[in-house]
Amino acid sequence: MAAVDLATHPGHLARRLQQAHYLLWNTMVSEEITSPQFAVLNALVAEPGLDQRTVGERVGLDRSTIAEVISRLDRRGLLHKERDPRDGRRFLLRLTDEGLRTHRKLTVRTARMNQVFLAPLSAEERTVFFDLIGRVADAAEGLRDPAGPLAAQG
Amino acid sequence: MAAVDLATHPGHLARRLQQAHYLLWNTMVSEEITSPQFAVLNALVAEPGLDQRTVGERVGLDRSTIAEVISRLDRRGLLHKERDPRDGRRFLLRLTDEGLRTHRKLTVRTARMNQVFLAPLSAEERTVFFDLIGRVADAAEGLRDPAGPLAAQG
DNA sequence: CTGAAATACTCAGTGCGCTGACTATCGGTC
DNA sequence: GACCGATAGTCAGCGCACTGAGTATTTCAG
Repeated sequence: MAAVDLATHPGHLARRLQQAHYLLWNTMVSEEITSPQFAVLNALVAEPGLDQRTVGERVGLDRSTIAEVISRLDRRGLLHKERDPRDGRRFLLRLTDEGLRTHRKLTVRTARMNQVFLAPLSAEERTVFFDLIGRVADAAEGLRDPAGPLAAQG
Repeated sequence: MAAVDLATHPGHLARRLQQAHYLLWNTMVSEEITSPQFAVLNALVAEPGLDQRTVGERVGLDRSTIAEVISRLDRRGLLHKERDPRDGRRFLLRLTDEGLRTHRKLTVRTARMNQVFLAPLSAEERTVFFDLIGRVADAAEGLRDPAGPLAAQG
């Protein structure tokens, strides 16, 4: 009976939340374009001509993952990559017309899905929900690398 | 400028939260055993002899995913599968001594990690955090299948 | 007792997400 | 102007997570 209650484990809650969202997205928004792919489209609507690394930074994905997501969007013809003439290492990314149309369409559906997803919460609770999750995520993202935390063993 | 603010998109927040947790887990808890794997160990500490499907239900994983997680734990010698003599379709799962030891060790580290992860929140805020996320996840998990939601297109 | 539905599990395919090792380019120093 | 470190991107490998299709076993209707 040394078992623990997972309902007080933020990691487990986060995973369940993300999973539930994934399923709802699939039924209410798109079976083709995923939520991370939409995040990338959105970043490029806000700032056309970003390079891969910076897009990854904006949406919170590492270099490998962002490369795969972008290559899928590229294959679907939603964006195109172009070598930066001023820095041969970079690719500059821009949405195609099709990419812009897709973003517009999904923006509408996403708003609708969020209403359903957040239905259990009152307006005030939603604000708190965003605030609390945002603070925890921000803090944890700022925790990267500092001197081997596995040090304090037990 | 039709771009959207992802900080008010629960799916995006959930993904960031989960990612940040994943990284912290890796540094503070274990590089070998993942958070979902720990959830499975925990479920089997609470209820030894469960079958795969039920474990999946307890921790919120589908049949395919739970099968992979369990086969990894099996390969590591943390649990063993045994055909249910009363129902040849099922495998009954039990932790090995090694599995029990691992669960005990990780329970301690996980508690420590959760303190760090939740550090930005006060005690009251943590309660609210668990409550809000739990309610949204519960509700969304209860939304499965009901008559094709993609129907209401826009 | 036999055939059909239900159930537990497996397998192939796709996508997200990370690390570590590698290549190519750039930028600065000597 | 040649090296050296930093940076952008690729690739292989592992793990989580889902769907859809397929196998084996059980259960229930007749």
